[in-house]
Amino acid sequence: MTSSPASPAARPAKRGPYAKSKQRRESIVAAAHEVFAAHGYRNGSLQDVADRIGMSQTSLLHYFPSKSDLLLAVLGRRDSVVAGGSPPDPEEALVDAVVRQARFNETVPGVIELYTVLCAESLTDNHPGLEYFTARYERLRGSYLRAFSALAAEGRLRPGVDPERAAASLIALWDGIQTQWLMAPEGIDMAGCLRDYLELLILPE
Amino acid sequence: MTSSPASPAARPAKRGPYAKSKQRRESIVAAAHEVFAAHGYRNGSLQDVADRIGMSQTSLLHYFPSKSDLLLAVLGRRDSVVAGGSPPDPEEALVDAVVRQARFNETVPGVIELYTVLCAESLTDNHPGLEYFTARYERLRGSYLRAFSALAAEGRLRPGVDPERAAASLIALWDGIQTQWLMAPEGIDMAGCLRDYLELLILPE
DNA sequence: GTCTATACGCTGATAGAC
DNA sequence: GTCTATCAGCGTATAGAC
Repeated sequence: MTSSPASPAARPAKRGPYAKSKQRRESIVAAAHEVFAAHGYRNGSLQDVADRIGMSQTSLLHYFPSKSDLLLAVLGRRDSVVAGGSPPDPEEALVDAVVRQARFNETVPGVIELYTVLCAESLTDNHPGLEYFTARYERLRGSYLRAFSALAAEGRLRPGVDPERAAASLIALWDGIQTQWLMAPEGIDMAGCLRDYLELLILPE
Repeated sequence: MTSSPASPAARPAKRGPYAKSKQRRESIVAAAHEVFAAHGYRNGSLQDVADRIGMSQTSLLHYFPSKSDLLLAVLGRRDSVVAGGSPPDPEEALVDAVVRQARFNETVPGVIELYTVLCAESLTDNHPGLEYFTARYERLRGSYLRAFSALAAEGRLRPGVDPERAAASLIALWDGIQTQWLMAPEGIDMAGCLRDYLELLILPE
């Protein structure tokens, strides 16, 4: 790993060039996001990424030593995925939070496409994205498990509902409805389906 | 195209060679199924398919003029996907039929992987499988819409449930839970999640 | 029908000049 | 940091001998 950037003495030039390099990296990641979403990881080419930002393919490899490194960088920037940039409100009702996020996602179809395409592709071969997606699912299931457990403690979960299976099912429904929405955006009501499901699970206060 | 095999006079050898050719085609499709499930369509190679049945890649193209033709042949054989070979029973309860199919699917993970991987991949580029999957979703949604509508007519659908969204949601949940199951077969109860969902929707008789 | 040979393009990655 | 040049490999598909 690199040394701490907060080392007290001897900074060469105010880290002036680093800022430019950082912008460069971000534009590469943004272009790679588009390419991987449109063509997948394996079929997306570094040349295509480089062309989009007017850079040679070899220069691109100066910033990311290999194609898989670039993929992990694309998957790692989860900032733009969170709805509206507004901070997560722990008091917001689960239904409202999910519906709000689903509505926001409709405005960034490229993000939905990226995750839908790469998640399934990561099941093939020894795909460099598999670890990311398995970890992501585990984390998400844990997160919703806690939310459902809290509701159950308040007696607000419909009797007979298993919080563990409900957590996996909510994520599954969300993923699956995104796939159908990508194929027929007009005919599928993503937020409606998610709201319906959660209102079946959760009893009114 | 070839001339009609039912031409009255002068059949050379009782259509002997055709049977062998049919077997050959089936073994190719079976091998392609494995390859596309394991590597995806774009990353799966004809050479890999040919190697699995001890055939040259060019001979393979004698049976299927192009790679996309082979893909459509793989997607087209839907026989082995239906549970147990038992005929569909129109009187069987929806819950039972879904659970039974889900349980059967666990025994053929290669089929699940094929459809999960190729469905998402078909969202990229101008993938030759897109038409197949969009048509499949439309057909499935129509099928479950009819089932839910019939239940609603009997007053057995929970009040407030929309049959249209429920149909899309059931398929979405099924797809999504298969993805999670492929990543963590031990931790995910596919049939249980589907049963839970349908028992929330459908009132006991 | 099956093969060898091959055309032709694109891939990710490396070496080294500037 | 950015480039040109290049490598070594694999992809589908075609041509033509047998």
